[in-house]
Amino acid sequence: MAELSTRPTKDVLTDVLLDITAQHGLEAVSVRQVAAAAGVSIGTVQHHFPTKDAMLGAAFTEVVRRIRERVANVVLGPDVQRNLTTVLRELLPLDERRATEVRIQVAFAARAATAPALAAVQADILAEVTESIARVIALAGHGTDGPETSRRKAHIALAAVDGLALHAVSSGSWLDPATLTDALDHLIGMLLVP
Amino acid sequence: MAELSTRPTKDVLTDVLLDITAQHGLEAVSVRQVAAAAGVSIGTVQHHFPTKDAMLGAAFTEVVRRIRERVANVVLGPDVQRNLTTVLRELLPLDERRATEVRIQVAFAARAATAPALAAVQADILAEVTESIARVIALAGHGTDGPETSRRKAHIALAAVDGLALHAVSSGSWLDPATLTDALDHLIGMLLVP
DNA sequence: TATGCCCCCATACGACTGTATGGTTCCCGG
DNA sequence: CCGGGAACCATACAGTCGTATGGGGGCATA
Repeated sequence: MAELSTRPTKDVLTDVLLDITAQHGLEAVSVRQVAAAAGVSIGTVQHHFPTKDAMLGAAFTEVVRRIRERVANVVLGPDVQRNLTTVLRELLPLDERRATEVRIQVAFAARAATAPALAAVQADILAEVTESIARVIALAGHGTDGPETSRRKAHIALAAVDGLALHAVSSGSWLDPATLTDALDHLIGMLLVP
Repeated sequence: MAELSTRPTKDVLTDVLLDITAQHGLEAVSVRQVAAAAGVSIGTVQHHFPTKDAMLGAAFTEVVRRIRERVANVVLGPDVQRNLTTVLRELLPLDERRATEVRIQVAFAARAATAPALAAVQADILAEVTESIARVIALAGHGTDGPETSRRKAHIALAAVDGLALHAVSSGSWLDPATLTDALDHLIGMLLVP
């Protein structure tokens, strides 16, 4: 008989936590809310995560995993310039799926500003993504950029994309997808001149 | 006798609220905390702000006022390119004072992502600051940019600066002031071609 | 069959939350 | 002089918070 594969409760819990975060913010996350939304008891949540901070830490780790996955899963084609567009577009809230991810990232980034434990994780993922983008830029540029120039450009590129994403989700729909892609195109144009 | 000019309690309360936000995040703000830090009773806070949401709204208005003031107070000199640097440097966490402001802004921006009332205010201030930067860019550019090009560049510039600021405060001290100013210099260099 | 671990549940405790209520003091216009 | 509002305080209420405690099935291994 076809086995109905039930996902591990622990994974369900972090998914539910991230859902609540995307919809109502990290301040709306409580043990009871997570338990209720996951359809389990409070005790079950406590069994998998001994404390709330541990639960948030695990959720942030999952967020980092998703970012890593999204950046890594971009298939690099022969058109090196288009690769840069593809990678950076993945980080913008161009549809509801990506908007949800951005809302989650923003929530954790804001909390990291006053929570050293989360800040360390944030620093790691930022460094890693910056390095990935730097590699794409090094290929997309005409090979004239040194590695330090590529990294500088990657810093700017990631900051600009994250800034656009932050502006978009924090201002309602002031920045529509069309404006975002337009801005991204011009950003890339600026990045690819030596 | 020299009058010890006591500031209005209402202003003290929003200042205290912003202090708490900068140090421990918006999630640490409670009516009791604000009252205690301001040295007044709970009832006094309620007298000036009938509800907590009203208090947060007033605080966000004060944040917006500060941003507006900081951008407007930049003295524009004859060196048009340097003006752009001056304005954008004011938005980066280059010292503790500006880092505090950035932490506050980030906290409210994140909350605005799931609070429509705050999102509207955020959209307003973003539009206004973008317009200000666009004017500076229009002057700093060699006059060859049309107004729509200036606004596009302003979008990118503000996003990049806010993104850098977000990365800096959310990752501990991964981005030091030297790296930030270096990135800003190169960003401006990129902005001022064509 | 018995032991022990894993997963899940129900409940309780103390602390903290936002808000409501009523009182006191002070000053200012009638 | 006196009514009234503004500013401030103390306390209380109902609800939610995170966490601790103890128990109950299921399943593998001894």
